Amino acid sequence: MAPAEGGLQVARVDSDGSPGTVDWWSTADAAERMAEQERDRPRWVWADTRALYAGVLLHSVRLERCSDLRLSHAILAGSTYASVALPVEADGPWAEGEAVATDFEPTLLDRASGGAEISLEEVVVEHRRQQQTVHAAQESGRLRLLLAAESAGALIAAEMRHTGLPWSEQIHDRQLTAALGARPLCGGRPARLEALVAQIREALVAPSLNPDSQSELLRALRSHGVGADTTRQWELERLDHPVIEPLLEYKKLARLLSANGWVWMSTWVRDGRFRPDYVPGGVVTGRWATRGGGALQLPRQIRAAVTADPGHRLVVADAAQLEPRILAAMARDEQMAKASQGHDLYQALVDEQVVDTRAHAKVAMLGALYGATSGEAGHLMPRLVKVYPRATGLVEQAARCGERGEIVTTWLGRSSPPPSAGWHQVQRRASEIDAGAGDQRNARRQARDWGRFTRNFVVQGTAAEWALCWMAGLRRRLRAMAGDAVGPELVYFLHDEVIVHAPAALTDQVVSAVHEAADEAGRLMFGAFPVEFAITVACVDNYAQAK
DNA sequence: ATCCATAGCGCC
DNA sequence: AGGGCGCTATGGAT
Repeated sequence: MAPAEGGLQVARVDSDGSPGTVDWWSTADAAERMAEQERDRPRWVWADTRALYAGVLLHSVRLERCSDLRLSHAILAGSTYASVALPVEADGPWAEGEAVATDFEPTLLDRASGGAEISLEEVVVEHRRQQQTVHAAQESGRLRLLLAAESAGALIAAEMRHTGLPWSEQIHDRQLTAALGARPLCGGRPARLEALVAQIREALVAPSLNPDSQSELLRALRSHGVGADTTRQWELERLDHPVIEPLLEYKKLARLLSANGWVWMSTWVRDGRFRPDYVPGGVVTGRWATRGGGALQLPRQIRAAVTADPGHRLVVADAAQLEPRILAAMARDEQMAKASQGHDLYQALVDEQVVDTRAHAKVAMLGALYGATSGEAGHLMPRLVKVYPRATGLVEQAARCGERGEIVTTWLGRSSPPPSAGWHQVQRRASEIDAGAGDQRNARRQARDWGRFTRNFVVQGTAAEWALCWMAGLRRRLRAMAGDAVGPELVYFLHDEVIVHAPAALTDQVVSAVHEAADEAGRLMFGAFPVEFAITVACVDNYAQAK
């Protein structure tokens, strides 16, 4: 049956696994039917949660579970766990970056194109194909968990956008005014910025200098003998000249104005809610991205604007030192797992006399995860290797794989992209008989760069999987808490941190749920291995009060 | 007018 | 000479 204009193509799989198919002719109709059928706890199967769920949410219908075929396809097409891989498609409905047609008005920023119409038949066929791929895969249990978590994440992303992050325009405006001066009426710079520009121009004797232009600024700095090679903050900080102080202040404030000033506020905040466009799986490692609004880069400066509604609190929870804990679990490193059995893994390294200070512990651990070879981190590495051979061995091995151009895979089965054709070409060139020293240097550098990427990929990617499991478990608990009333709601997610907006009376329950969900995520992914995932929780009225 | 690369800085 | 991003402004190219 051909899809009608605007039809919502969605299949239904019942909890006993038996497939049923349905066909509805409008989102309004579909939302109503789906709401009725939720009591059977089906898993809804559709092409693209991002494109389709928003329309359902507009009818105040929330769904418990789904299978997002686009996100699942992307994982399965790349996964080394799937021995019979799905084809990687350059175009067609399941290709990377393809948008699915929506039948509702996007609230902000229009989609560039209408996107592809996908028929119900295509949805059913693709779902069956994915099921078979998972069934035939090694580690099918892990893959199944990953696809479920990824799809739950897609539901959460759409729900968070629908709900929005509580945002006080008044507080935001007050902060901007305090930092920058009053909002200028028709563009132009606020008073405080204008004053700084005057100071900078005077100090450099450049009456018409525009400090927003790097090249202009650099020329002025040079011709005035300030001795700067770049206009980077950390370079300027080292110089001694009267212009430095106002210049650094200007750059800081100009950044605030352009990235999160009044224009940003009027673009992204409506009716006291900030609604960013989350993109689950938007990063190669599986982390989320955002499109517009910069929701994952909310500067600390303005976090006070995130405020709970009257009678509500924000439960801000973050996973403490998530990546080292993930590494310990992946590597089955008993010794490092021991360090995880407390709230502060870095301090545990000091207590175990692995390193002498907490700062060193942090530098060393991040160095291991990112592949530092020199400086303080490089210096501390032998210590870490000696005490934690399994954990450090795992990231080393991932790095070596990358250097050889091989693919690495996260714990649950998301695989790294292969290096580009250009990368391979550079490596081939270096092994040719007439290769010069430059060719070899270049090849080694690129190999090491890719090794650092794959080294970090396995840990960052697995941490992203843990975070999805954590959120999915938290979401389930929050739904149970709500009953029929408006309950606590997930309103923000940032890699290893969530914010729940909760009625004040329920905050204790939410805090418990956050901890329970973290334990559950650890068990789901790593079974009984004794690694702990410590959570830091703050119940606050505004985001700035946390941490 | 529109696209693209780069610098710079925000977050984890 | 540490991984992953998004966003803005700039400036050159088309």
